Formats: sequence, C-alpha cells, structure tokens
Amino acid sequence: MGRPIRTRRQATLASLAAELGVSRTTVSNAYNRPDQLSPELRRRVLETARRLGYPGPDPVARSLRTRKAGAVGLLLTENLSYAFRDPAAVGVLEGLALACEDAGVGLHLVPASPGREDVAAVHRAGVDGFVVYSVPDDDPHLAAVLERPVPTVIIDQPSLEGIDRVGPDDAAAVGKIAEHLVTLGHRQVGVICMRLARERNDDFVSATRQSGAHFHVQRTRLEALAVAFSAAGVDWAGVPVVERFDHTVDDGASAARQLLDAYPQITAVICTSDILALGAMAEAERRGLRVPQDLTVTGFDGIAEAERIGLTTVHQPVLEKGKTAGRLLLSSGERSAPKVITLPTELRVGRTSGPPRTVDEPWFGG
Amino acid sequence: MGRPIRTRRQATLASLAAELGVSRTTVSNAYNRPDQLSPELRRRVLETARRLGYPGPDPVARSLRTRKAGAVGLLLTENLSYAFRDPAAVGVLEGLALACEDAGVGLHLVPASPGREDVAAVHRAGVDGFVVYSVPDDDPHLAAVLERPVPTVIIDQPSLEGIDRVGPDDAAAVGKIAEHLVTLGHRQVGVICMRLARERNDDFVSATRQSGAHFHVQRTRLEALAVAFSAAGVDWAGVPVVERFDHTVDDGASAARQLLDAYPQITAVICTSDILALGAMAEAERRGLRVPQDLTVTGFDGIAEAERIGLTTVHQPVLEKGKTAGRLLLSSGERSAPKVITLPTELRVGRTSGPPRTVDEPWFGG
DNA sequence: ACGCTAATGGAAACCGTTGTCAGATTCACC
DNA sequence: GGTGAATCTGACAACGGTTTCCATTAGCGT
Repeated sequence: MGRPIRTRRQATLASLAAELGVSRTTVSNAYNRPDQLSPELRRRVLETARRLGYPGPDPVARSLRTRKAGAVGLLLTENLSYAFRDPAAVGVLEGLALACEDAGVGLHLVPASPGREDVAAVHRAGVDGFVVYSVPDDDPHLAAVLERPVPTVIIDQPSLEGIDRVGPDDAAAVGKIAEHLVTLGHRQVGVICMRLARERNDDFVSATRQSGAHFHVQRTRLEALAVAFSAAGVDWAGVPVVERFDHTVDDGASAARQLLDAYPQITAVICTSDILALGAMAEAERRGLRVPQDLTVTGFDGIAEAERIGLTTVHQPVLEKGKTAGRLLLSSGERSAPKVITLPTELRVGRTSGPPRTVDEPWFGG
Repeated sequence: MGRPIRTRRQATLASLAAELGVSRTTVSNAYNRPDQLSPELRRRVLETARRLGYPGPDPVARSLRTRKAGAVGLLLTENLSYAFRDPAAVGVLEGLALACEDAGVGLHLVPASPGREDVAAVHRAGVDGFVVYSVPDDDPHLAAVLERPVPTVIIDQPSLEGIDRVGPDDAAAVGKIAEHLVTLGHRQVGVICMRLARERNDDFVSATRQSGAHFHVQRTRLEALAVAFSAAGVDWAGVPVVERFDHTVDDGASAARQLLDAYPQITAVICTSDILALGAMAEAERRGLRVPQDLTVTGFDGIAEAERIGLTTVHQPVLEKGKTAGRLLLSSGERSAPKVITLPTELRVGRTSGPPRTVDEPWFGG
C-alpha cells in the first residue's frame, strides 16, 4: 500500500467533482453532510477521492468560508525557556491544552520572543481567539492581539479594562504570606522578585521602578507586601527588593546572594515564585545558613518540587487557571459584560519558615 | 485610548479600498510591499485602516492565497498529561517551539486524545507540515497526517519507510545500560516499561506482546535488552517485564511492587524511562531496600531530576531532538531522499547502580 | 516637442471551499 | 397517469485576500 503518490497538482474538490461528473456541492456534502446524499453516491465519492489522493477539503479554504479557524492562539512573550521550565507555567499550558482538547480545537503557540518586535506573527495566526499569558502591559504583541477582531482572555497579567481575565487574587495571596511572617515575628525582611519591566535590571529595585512595574502581578505582589509590612510597623522604604530578569533557580540563588551580602541582618527572604525560592534555598545552604533556624524562605505558586522539599508558599491552582481561561475563551458567545475570574489560593506552611533568629543568637559562624 | 469599537461588520481590504477610492491591490501592497507604492499613499492607507478599525489582511484568506499557513502541527496522541508532566517530553516540546520561533512560524497542537478516534482535527489543522511525536504505528491520527499533502517529521516513533525521522539510537543506548549491568554482575533482572500498545495492560508482558508492540521505541529497547542479556548467558524468556499504560511516578512504583512481589530474587530493575525509575526508587525505599546495595535501579532519558538524585540512566538530548525535528521540517524544501537523524546518547552512571547483593548476603531484614 | 524609462496604481484571475435556493428526479399512492 | 412529498443535485455567490500582468503617468535627456 504505502502512502499515495503526491501528484504534481493536488486534487481539489472541484477536480474530484469533475472526475465524478457531479457538482462540487455533492462532493462537499459527501464530507460534511452525509445525510444529504445517497450512501451509494457517497461511497463512490469517497472511493474516487482515495483513488485520486484527494486528502479531503482543504482546511484553510474551509476556514475562510466558515469563518472558523478551529484553533486558539496562545501569546506568551516570555522567553520560551521560561514557559517550559517553570512547572507553574507548564501547568497553565497543560490546563489550556486540556480545555482545547475538550473542545476539539487546536492550540496555536504564537512565536513571539521578548526581543523581537516583529508583531507579524500575531497577525498571521489563523485563530478564533487568543489567550494571553503573563505579558507586560506595554507589550507590542499584546497590542496587536487586541487589534484582532477575536475574543481574548488574559491569564494573570496585565489586567485590562474590558478584557476577560483569570488569575489568583495576588494581593490576598501575598497578604497571607506577609501575615504569616509578621506573626512569626519577622521585621527585617528582603524580597526577591521576577522581572518588573521589559528592560533588564538584575539589581536592587528603586521605589519608582516598583510602582511603575509593567508586570501587573509583580507590582501587585510588591504593593501587597508593602501594605502588610507597613501595617506591622515596618518601613517599606527600608525593605530591599532584588529583581531578576531571568527566571531560573540559579537566578534565585544569585539574587539571594546579592540580597544577603548587602543586608546580612535579614531574617526572612520572600520570593515571588517557587523557582526563585529554590534558588534562595540553595544559596542559604551554600552559606551554611540553616533554614528555618537562621533564615526563613518563602515562595509562591505551589509547584510539586516545592511541596516535596516542604517550602512555605502560597499554592495557586495553575492547571485550573489554564483550563478556566480556555473554557472562558471557547464559551465566549455574545457575552455582555467582560468576566474576571479569581481563583482561590492557599497558604501552605512548610518547613522553611520559622521565627526569626534572636539578636544575641550568633548568626553566622559566631 | 481603549480598543477600537468592533463594528457590526468587519472592515475588509475591499471596503477599505472603496473608502479610499483605490484598488484592493494598492491596499494589499501597503501592507505587504511598501516599496510598491508612494510613502504618502501608504500613510493614508494605514491611517484610514486605523480609523476604520481594519486589523490588517485576514490571516486565513492570506493563507489560502499564498498556500502558506505559517504554522506546523504537532501530533502527539498521548494523553496530554503525559506530554506535559514528563520533563523529557516537555524538553522535546520546548526544542520544537524554539525551532518554530526561530523560523517565525506558529506551533499548532492538534487535539487528539488517545481515546478519541475522531480524526477530523487533523484534517482541520491549517499547517504547513506535521511533527509526530511518539505515537503507536497503528494510530489513526498518524494515518490521517500521512494523507495530508504536507511534509512530516516523526520524533522517536514510529519508524516509517520514506518519512523523515529523528531520534536516539535506542538499541545502542539500551545496550550501554545492559552492558553496564552485566559487567556489574547482574543476572537476575526485571524490566519496567511504558505502554506497548493502545490497549491497556498494567501487568506482566508476554513474549508475543513484546515482539508485537506497536510502540517502536519500547519494542526496540526490549529487543536490545534481550540481545544483550542473552549474550551474557541470561535466558530472556525468564526475565519478567512489567508494563504500565500510564506514565507517572506512581505507576513506576506500582510496577516495581508487582515486579518485586513476584520475583524477589531480582537484583536490578531496568526502567525504560526516568519517570518510571523514580517510582521504582520510591517503592524500594518503601520496602526498606537500600539502593544500590540491595537493589540496582536504572532509568532512561536523563531528565534533570534524575541527575539531581544521581540516577543511573542514559541521557538523550531531548531539547535537541525537538529542535532538530523542527528544523528538519521547516527546511524540507525539495529534498530528495528522506532523512533519518540519529542523536547521540550517553550512559550516566549515578549512585543507583552497583554490584548485585551476594546470595548469602541477607536481602530483606535478615 | 519627442521618445524612453521608471514609478505607480489598477483589472482580473485565482486560492479551495461552503451554503442557499431553486430545480430536477424519484417514488408511493390514489 | 397525475399528484404531492421526499430526496438529490447544481448554479452561483460569497469568503478575503495576493499576484501577474498592464496601463498610465511622470521624469528626463536631447
């Protein structure tokens, strides 16, 4: 048998109809509405199609005519290695893919690296809608997506007027962490966060950069921390925040190093993601700091590995996040008001948080 | 500013041309060939487009005319949770996505769960080519892909006459593991493998099922083990092989339990993936077996977590695998002969393999 | 003023379908 | 044989673009 020879010129619905001596409609019906023609004729059509190597109606032409692409686009301007190496992001991807699979539509990953300003890929994507995941509010790709006349759902960030969105209540979630630490007695804390804007800054963060961050989620989390710690009598202006552009365990470690080198009096390192927290843990170990006796470390996301090592973190349902976004997009008939879905989060106290070391307790090698 | 109002009827290139009093050609040129019209006119076109809320040429119509979809399809009939939860699979995905990004084309995940026999999604996917990753040779989706008149590249399996393929040399790779174990002195071994066919069988595997496996990779690995151990004087027919349909750590554990319950004399458990090996390790711990003193465990793939815990395994370059497949597909101009690319593998001896416990050495609690 | 070339914009064919609607055919039944 | 219903079929108009010629105009040297 083998696969059919690829003829010089592909057979089309029209040529097939001609060969059979029937109209194009009939051939089309043979594929799309079997009840509209006699079984016998249908059999003949399909058989001739096989003989001619006709692969069935062209999907693109069909899409054009039916105005349905049968796919949803996914825009994530992050570096791809981020999307695939952070279990939290992979979870979102999985959830989204599951929702698409349920609906029988494809998931189209739009090529858009952070560097490339080339927005053409967004315009070229034949999709019925977009899911936008965690991009800065000033991203040109995002703007291009919003220009397209298709429904859009944003996951996490940015938060845009009039656009459907799904994400956790970041402020509340971070509040739980802050409250936990405050209750434990921590007053000297440091923060490690992910990138705040499209320009790289692997360094401490100024107050203006904090409040002007283009990544809504990171900004919200920092603000929530500021509120909580201020309420506990801590001067937020004095709390060091270190930013990392890339999102890897190693970057978390280097950030922790920078933070602890400059502020050795810190008793707790708050990280805005588990990946960064894993890095902070590694750095603590390197320094001979016991966790949590000498240093408390907290994360955010609740990835599997965090759970395995007992990291204190806030868990958010990443798979649900992706699934919900997908369903929301796929169900967006003529909905009137834009929807914002907030997912629940849960503080998971692990083995990496405890009361701060006391002042007279020797901190580092005596 | 806000996003433009969505008019009742979308503006088209034609309506824009009418509004401007120019031909469609000119509008098209304004977008696609700026050098073909005066800058002044182009400015006017673009400006009017903005005013009318015209989002630029429709991607689907463009695809139809240019016969380029600007996307490659990815078919993996596995359960999606498999694809996203096995780091090895995620690595392949990442590599493929990177290759697509480099070429500026989208990556279209085709919805195709193992259960659903609905092949329509394959027909409906507007793509310029397909990458097929690890599907059984008798999968209907695969057949549908091969009917489509676009280039196809297969990763890992199946191995099909006339179709490009990229994958490791599984036989050689497994041979390294086998040789390692034989050299250490193991003669009583057991195997845990992934699914061998589309029908579930969470049990021991018969000889016929082994040789008739529809997953080429698993079959090859088993055959290579058979050859190597037979050469070392081991009767392969007496070597128990346990199969698991799902590919999770828990399944690896349950398989190990089943294996060790029935064959307590086994000194080494060979797993055809790291994920399964991690499960076997967990089961060993549960039984109080020390690894490698009481039991040797080996994996396959070389995922990060395996490296962290020092699992003896064969590393294959998963990211490269995906990237290579993508590049191969995208470069497939009028290539004459089908290409088969074999990727290098490397035995990584870790802390989970050692010489077998001696007979008189107490094995379990004395 | 003339002819030549280059720049610019337009006409029309084409990409491969689907869907509507009216007309044709068949068939049972009186 | 006539009639109405049921079943098929085919013509035609979209769907929204791109691209290959052509025609027109403008620029310019002589």
